[in-house]
Amino acid sequence: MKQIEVTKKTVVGLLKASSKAEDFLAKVLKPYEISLQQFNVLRILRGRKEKPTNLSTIQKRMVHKNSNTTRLIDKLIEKFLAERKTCKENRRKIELIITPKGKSILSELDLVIEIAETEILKPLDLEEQKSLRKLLNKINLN
Amino acid sequence: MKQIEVTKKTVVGLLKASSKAEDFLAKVLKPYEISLQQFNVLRILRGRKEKPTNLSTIQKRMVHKNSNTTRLIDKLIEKFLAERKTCKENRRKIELIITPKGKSILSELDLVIEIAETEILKPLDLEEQKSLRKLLNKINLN
DNA sequence: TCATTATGTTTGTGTATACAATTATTGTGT
DNA sequence: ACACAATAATTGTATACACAAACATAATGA
Repeated sequence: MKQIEVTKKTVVGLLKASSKAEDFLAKVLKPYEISLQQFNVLRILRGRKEKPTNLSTIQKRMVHKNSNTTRLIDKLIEKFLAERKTCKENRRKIELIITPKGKSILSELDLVIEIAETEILKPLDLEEQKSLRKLLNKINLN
Repeated sequence: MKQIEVTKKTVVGLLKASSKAEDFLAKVLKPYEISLQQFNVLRILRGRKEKPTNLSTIQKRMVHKNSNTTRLIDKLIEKFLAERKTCKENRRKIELIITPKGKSILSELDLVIEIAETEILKPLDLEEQKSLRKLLNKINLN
C-alpha cells in the first residue's frame, strides 16, 4: 500500500475511534446532565487544587479548544459546580474555582468514566495501549 | 504506571489527536465552504460510483454517525453538489447521487486534504502509521 | 383486508458551537 | 500623561447538532 493510502486510512481511523469514544463518554455522562466538555473543565479545575484558574488557562488545556468557553462555564455556574470571580491583580481576568458540589459530582463521575474508558480500550492490552499512547503523543506534540 | 492511568491518558490522547486533526481538516475545507461532514458524505457518494445511495446507508458509513443527515444533505443539494430522488422500489427511501459539480469540487479537495492529512501524521513514519492504524482499527471493530 | 409493527426519512425544538465584533482593562512608547 | 496597541473575556448572530416526535410507506399476521 502506498504511503498516502496508509495516511488516509490512519486519519479516518483516528477520527472514527475518537468519535466512538466521545459518543460513549457522552452517553455515560448524560444521566448527570453534564457534557463531555463541561466534565473536562471540571477536571481541569480540580486538577489545579485550590488555585483559582482563569479562562485562558482553561482554554489552553481543553481537549477541544472551544471557541466559547464563557458560555460553557456559565452552565457549570448555573448548576453551582463552579464559581467565577474577577481577578484582583488583573481585572481583565476572571478566576474560576470548583465548588464542593462540583467536587462531589466529579468524584461520582470518576468511576463511571473509568469504566467507560476501560470499555473503549478493551480491545487493546496494556502494551498495545502504551504504544498507542506513544504514537498519539507524537501527533499531539507536533 | 497503573493500567487505569495508561487507559486514561490514552483516551485523552486519542481525543486530542482527533480534535487536532479535525480542526486542521476543517480549516483547509473552510475556503470551499464545505464542512468536514459534508466532505465525508460527498466522498461516500463518489465511492459508490454511479450507484444511488440511500440515507441510511450513508449514515452507517459516516465517521460521526450524525443524528441529522437529512439537513446535512440539504446543504449539499442547495449547493448543487448532490441530487436527491425517491427510490422507485421502496418509496420510503431516498436515493442520493453526486452531481458532476460535486465530483469536480471533490477532485479539487482531494489534493488539499491529502496535504493536510500528510501534515497531521508528519511526526510518524510509515511503519508507525501502519501500527497506529492497526491499533485504531481494533478499537473501531469492537 | 385491515389493524399493527417496522422501516426510512423529515421536522420541531432546545442546546451547542464557530466566528466576528465588542467591551473592559492593562501595557507601552513617545 | 496620553494615544495606541495588546490582552482577557463576553456577547451577537448564524449555523450545526442532538434528541424526540411526526410522517410516509411497506411488511406482517390474524
